[in-house]
Amino acid sequence: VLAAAHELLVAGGVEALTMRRLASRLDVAPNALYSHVVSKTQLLDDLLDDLLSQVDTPPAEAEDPVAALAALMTSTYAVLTAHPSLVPLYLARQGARGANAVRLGERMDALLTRAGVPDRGVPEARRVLIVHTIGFAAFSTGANPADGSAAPVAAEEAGRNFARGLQWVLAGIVQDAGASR
Amino acid sequence: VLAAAHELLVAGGVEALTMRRLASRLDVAPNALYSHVVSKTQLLDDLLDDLLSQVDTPPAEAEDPVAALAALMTSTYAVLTAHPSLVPLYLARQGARGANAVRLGERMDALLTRAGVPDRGVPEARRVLIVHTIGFAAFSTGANPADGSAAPVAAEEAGRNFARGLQWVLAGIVQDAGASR
DNA sequence: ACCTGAACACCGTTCAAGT
DNA sequence: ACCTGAACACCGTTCAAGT
Repeated sequence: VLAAAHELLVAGGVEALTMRRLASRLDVAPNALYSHVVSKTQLLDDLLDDLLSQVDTPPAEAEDPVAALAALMTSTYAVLTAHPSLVPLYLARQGARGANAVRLGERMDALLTRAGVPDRGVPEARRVLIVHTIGFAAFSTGANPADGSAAPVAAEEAGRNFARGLQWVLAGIVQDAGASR
Repeated sequence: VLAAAHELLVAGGVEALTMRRLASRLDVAPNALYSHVVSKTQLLDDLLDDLLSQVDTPPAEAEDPVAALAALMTSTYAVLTAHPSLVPLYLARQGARGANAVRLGERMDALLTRAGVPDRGVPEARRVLIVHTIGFAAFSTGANPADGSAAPVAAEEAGRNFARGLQWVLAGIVQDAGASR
């Protein structure tokens, strides 16, 4: 069921995923879906958390926690941009809060702590990193650049922008961590 | 017409703004709206660009261009968070591209240039700033925190987070500008 | 447990016609 | 220029009933 929903999504984008179309693709009456899914919202939440399972999560004990954080965010960015049709859904929910999302958040916290960020500053740093990553994924998958330029931004250029901004953010985080030590 | 749409929006959020409800609020048949508006999408675009006119735009010749950039982004953040119902729409379009959006982008570019950012780096820096600002506005207006924590983030804490992350980003931008000089 | 038929309360939008 | 009546092609969801 989730698989069929995902197929519909990649084929036609967010607006193509309706319960009725999903049902017809499964050769079934529209209401039959409600034997497998509690609501469309729930279906979308499941879809989103499923995607997050593809993120490559570095171990919490990585030698270089900052590099591991960069890898984690970059992998998240890659997974999101590889599934452009899901990114708008992500934004609409302001990030998922399924099991995988929680797991990723905890891993980030562990790495931030090992990078020297004091406990008080961990949620803050985590949020800035998440906002940067999801925001940039939205930016690079969107048809319309948000900056008023005429041409859409090329995927690889967006990726480079993401990486550069990520370095800035990480540098700020570790610098603050050093200052408070 | 725009005013009535905005009222509906603040009263009931995004999902309350339907053409039919808007029409009934104006005591008019649903299709009568199409004498004033080309489509619902266009109506939303107009609404979004209208909001951007409220942003406090510092002069391009400000003595301290970095401080002016910080002020511009902070004002944008304030305007967005003051109208939470519009932020999801913003995300769905990945930023508006109306006249006001273009104007703000140009002002940002001028300030970035005066801050010493080389021409090649201007669009990149602009995008990182925009992503950070809109992303954080989404984060703090959203009912669900994206980080898996149980309680929603308090508005003032989100504002502090935004400001801290903004400092990190700006620091990275000026440092790179200095390195390339 | 899983499906169907029928229905409810909605959507955005178009078309022809009226003033 | 602005409005209406009527319609089209959709939505998500529920309810009762069947197997």
